[in-house]
Amino acid sequence: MPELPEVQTVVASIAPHLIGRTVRAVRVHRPQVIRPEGVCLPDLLQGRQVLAVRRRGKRIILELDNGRRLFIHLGMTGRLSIDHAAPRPHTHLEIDVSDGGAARRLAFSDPRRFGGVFWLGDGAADEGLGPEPLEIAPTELHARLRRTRRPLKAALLDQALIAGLGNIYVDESLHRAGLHPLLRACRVSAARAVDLCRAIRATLRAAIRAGGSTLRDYADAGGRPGGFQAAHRVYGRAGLPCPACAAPVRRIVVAGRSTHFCPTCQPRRARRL
DNA sequence: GTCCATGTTCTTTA
DNA sequence: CTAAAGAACATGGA
Repeated sequence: MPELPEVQTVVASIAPHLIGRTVRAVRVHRPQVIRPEGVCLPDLLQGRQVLAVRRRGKRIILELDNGRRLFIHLGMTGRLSIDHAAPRPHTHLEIDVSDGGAARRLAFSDPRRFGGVFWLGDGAADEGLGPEPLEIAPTELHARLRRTRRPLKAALLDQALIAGLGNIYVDESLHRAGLHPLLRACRVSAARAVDLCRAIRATLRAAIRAGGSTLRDYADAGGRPGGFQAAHRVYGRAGLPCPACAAPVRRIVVAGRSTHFCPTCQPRRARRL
């Protein structure tokens, strides 16, 4: 469910309900989702004011008034809800906030439990994460791709190389850039890195504007699904015509993940112009 | 019953 | 040694 555009949309949907408010109560229903093991979230959060809610890669970071922070990772099926009428199944954590007047409840649910809540204390929020896709310079992306012989698809999924892309947006970006997913990352030229950088930004911006993609699970904190799935060019469209050239979209497996591309628009060998 | 799923991490293999 | 492929995690939908 959650790649950069979905996480960004969730942040936008929870921030106005949390910023400036103070934590009044914390209920942990399944301690295993809190990491590291053994941290007592109620003790750490009780009475703290939320100063900021940010995104870094796919992490949702909450900054507290004592300089400490935590982040939530949604994994595959994680979801944050504000004041939902019907409590969702697999709700592992609830946080009540108020500013004396208005009160709100933030609930974290996650059936598959690949996500979690990570206490950082005063540690860095971006350990293990590469640059932001919306900010990285093409020269920096090129330099990072040159360091690995992996297929481009696998390299772009690596959060330490670039942080925030997932299976949907890598496929969509590669199609927009006209690059084959199996092309070795180290063989991408500087010129093509510029194309790729531009394609990634355009794809992510359009997806954020549409509120992300909803395939099955994703919704923002108000329960609103995304709309970008209607604009997918290749992801989930195996056998259907490529919107650019009408050739059937092909599905292969790369780095253990289903991978969609157009064999015509994304030739394995660079086309000469 | 089978296969698949928007992610990450640990283990095994080359 | 490093890099990359594969398995594992847990649940639910088609």
